[in-house]
Amino acid sequence: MCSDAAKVLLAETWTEDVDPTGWWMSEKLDGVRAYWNGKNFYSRQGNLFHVPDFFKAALPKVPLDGEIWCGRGLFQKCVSIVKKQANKVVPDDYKLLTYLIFDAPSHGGKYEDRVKWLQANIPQDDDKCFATVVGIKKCEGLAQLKQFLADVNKTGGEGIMLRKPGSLYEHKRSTTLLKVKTFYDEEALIIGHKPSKSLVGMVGALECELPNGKRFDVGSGLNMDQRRKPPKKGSVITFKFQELSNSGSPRFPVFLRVRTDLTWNDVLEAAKTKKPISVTQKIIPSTKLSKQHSILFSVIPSRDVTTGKKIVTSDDEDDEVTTTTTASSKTTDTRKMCQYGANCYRTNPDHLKQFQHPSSTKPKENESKTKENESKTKPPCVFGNKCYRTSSIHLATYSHATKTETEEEILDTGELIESEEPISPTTIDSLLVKDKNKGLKFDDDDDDDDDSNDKQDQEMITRSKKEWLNLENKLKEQSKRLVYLEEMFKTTKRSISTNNDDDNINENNTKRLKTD
DNA sequence: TTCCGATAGTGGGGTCGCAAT
DNA sequence: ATTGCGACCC
DNA sequence: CACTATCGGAA
Repeated sequence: MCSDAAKVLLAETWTEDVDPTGWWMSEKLDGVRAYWNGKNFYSRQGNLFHVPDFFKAALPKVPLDGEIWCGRGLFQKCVSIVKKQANKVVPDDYKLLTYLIFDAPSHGGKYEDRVKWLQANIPQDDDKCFATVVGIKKCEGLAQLKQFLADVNKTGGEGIMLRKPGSLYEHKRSTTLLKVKTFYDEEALIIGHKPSKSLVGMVGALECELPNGKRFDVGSGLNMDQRRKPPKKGSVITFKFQELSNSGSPRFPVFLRVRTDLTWNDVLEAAKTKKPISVTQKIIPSTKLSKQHSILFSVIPSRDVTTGKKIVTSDDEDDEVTTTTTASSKTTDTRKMCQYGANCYRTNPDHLKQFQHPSSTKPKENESKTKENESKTKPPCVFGNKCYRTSSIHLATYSHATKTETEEEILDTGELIESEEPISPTTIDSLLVKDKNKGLKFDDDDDDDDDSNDKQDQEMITRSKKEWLNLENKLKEQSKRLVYLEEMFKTTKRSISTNNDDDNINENNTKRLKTD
């Protein structure tokens, strides 16, 4: 136990009324929060993480705050590694992880000074160091924030964190740290009610079903009144969620409202015809952004799985894939946007009046082409339609068409749809848009090889083992594609130094950390 | 007066670990 | 060897 | 994690 760990800085949710100009942006890393007390790692609840020595070796003997991270879309893997008890730890697993440091809790200075201290004291170039300082960039305005959010979404990131300039480290939830995340809206069918565990006679959660048949529960977002008189079985609701899990369940599902204007058949019908991915992106502001920055946040712990060494490839070419789709609406307020966005099938004047439909904007032309290309170049899975994998990352990467894809592909939604289960193109599509695996690129050759090996051994390997290998492969592939520490570090440095004028930052340069 | 911050309490998906089966 | 559940992670 | 419902003090 460590009580200090329970007092880390926590984020508030960003809202439109906060001008992000001047704030520091960084990618929100979907990993496990870890407090380093100078000797060991602790969770937010103060529990000790049983981390192998090599993972801690290069860290300073002072408190640090950061995220143990496994890579985008690999949160569960990260949890699996980190939650193992001392006697069951697999040291090699930690070679897949990186401690991404974003603060120094005991340094009394302002944020900029703390970051400088980190950059000066975390051995970035040491190949034995499994930690690095999180890269930040100063936000130039709302438009840029949204652009970065779109970029991060595209690469499968979770969102953006905003740090107020000049702020101190507070050991509590604070508005000096804001999270910016994208959620999706979808419709679901109410198929039952789950009683509350403690509120007698009230519903705890709504049992729901997606158009593809996937079942899940929604409990958050209901007020007391709604828990008393929940939506009837058979009715349609709108809910929001952040992403789909590997098994296709919505993560962080939240009830929004009942759709009295829709029957489930309407939704199912819409699911058949709804266009795929290239939906709206109200994320990108009207003001045209001049130049696309290289994706600042595309950082990943690129470590060779076997050697554990850092991989610092700098193939940054494909930063031009920019405008993918970020089919979502910041589910916040302003109920103006129709959930279906540009793909709304409805023609009812009332509806059209009530909701916005960004259909007019059509940068899609380009996009659908891109999509098509992608789907065409998507290598077939060696297992074809017998593939046992259900991981969306896999489905998004390989085609599984039995027939030499013809009409199937016509759907051209193709890219992400190859599923064998009964599916609803619409929903599934739009759901998968934000799938964390989406932005990933894979090296065809290597991957094919790997899969071949898989195939050879498949008789002898248990399913879970195979899945694990699959995960490993994903990691390798990710690593090859993404820039790591150096990029981050450079960017951070640059950003900070350019900021010198405003804040008198040279005041605390020599400040030392208090030892705990 | 309204608004904001802090608490307590409701719920989700998913993992580990342990007791009961 | 399975199952169910609580305590965690988010 | 996201959220609802309170309460007391700040604005």
